[in-house]
Amino acid sequence: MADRPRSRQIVDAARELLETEGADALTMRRIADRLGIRAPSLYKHFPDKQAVEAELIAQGLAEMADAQEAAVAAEPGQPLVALGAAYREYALAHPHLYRLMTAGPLPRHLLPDGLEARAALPLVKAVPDEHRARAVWAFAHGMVILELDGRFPPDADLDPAWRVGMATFST
Amino acid sequence: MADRPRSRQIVDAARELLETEGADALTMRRIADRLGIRAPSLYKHFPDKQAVEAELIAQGLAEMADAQEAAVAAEPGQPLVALGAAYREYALAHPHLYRLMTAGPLPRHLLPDGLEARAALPLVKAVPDEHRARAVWAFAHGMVILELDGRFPPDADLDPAWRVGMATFST
DNA sequence: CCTCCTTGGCTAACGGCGTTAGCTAGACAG
DNA sequence: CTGTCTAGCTAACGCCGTTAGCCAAGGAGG
Repeated sequence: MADRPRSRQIVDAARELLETEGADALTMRRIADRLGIRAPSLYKHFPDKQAVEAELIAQGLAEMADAQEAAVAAEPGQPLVALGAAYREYALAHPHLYRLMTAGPLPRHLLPDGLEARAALPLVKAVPDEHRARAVWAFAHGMVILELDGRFPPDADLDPAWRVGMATFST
Repeated sequence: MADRPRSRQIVDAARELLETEGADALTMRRIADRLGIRAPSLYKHFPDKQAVEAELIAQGLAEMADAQEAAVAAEPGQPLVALGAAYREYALAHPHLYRLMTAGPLPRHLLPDGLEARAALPLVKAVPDEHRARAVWAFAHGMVILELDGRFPPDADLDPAWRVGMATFST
């Protein structure tokens, strides 16, 4: 079901809407509009909206995994710093998708097997201790989501905060 | 408007709904039901739903500030550890309110002046360097929100991750 | 005492949401 | 030619936040 051509078009339309107009625009009716059809017709291809969102989340996780793998490959000396920079860069480039990927519980049963693990792998390899790896992940996610949500003071320069955090965890 | 008795009842009903049934239950109609009135009547007391939510956010921030201040007062030797524990404890005790407080942009224009600063003050005092303070905040928020959203493996013991993170930032 | 205005309810309704039921035109297989 | 499946459609349901407009009760001023 998920890789039939029409289904791909639906996911593409959904992604375009999400990335350009944000989560509020990600509506079954708006998706259908983009394809010149009516909202109920979407249910011939996906059981519900959550299934469409799950495809977007899967795309995001895969792209995030790619970015992380590329980052460690490019800078093997400082894997943590490279990972952090790549993580932040992807999130800022796709803020709405990043929020969709990370806000609320993951619909794990709708995601390809092993995808979540693949996205986590670069960090797990760079930080073998699992507790430390979780701490680093929490730091990176916290930095990104607070930045995306405008929680830091508007004039705050976040580069030093990233540097301090990454340096702290690197020792 | 915000401290008239009827307005207080509305906010109390909203909080009860949010804490016991989650964000989906926080509905103008459900709030009104609790008070035995109809939803449109709520608009005689608040201009819109966001204003009610802002009151809840203000409550949460104030309570969080109280908890943090009490934590450093009780354990002045290890302020960071005390702050982290109090932060996590409050978030886990009020998961839906914590999400409301921290998800998406803050409606700053609807919050009492200085409240946001007061909530941040204990951490700022414990960690004088602003960049480091932001990094610690990001870590704590990341840990909490990932835990609330079930993003860590279900059997993960998060105490060690907190310890590692807090110890790392304490040095 | 009567009148007027404010307060805080009400019903009806609008446009949006996700979703379901039920219909149908067309393609394609036997 | 007939039957079946695909993928569209309209109509509708029950939610949502919100607005318009009406009205009863009560207090203030003459």
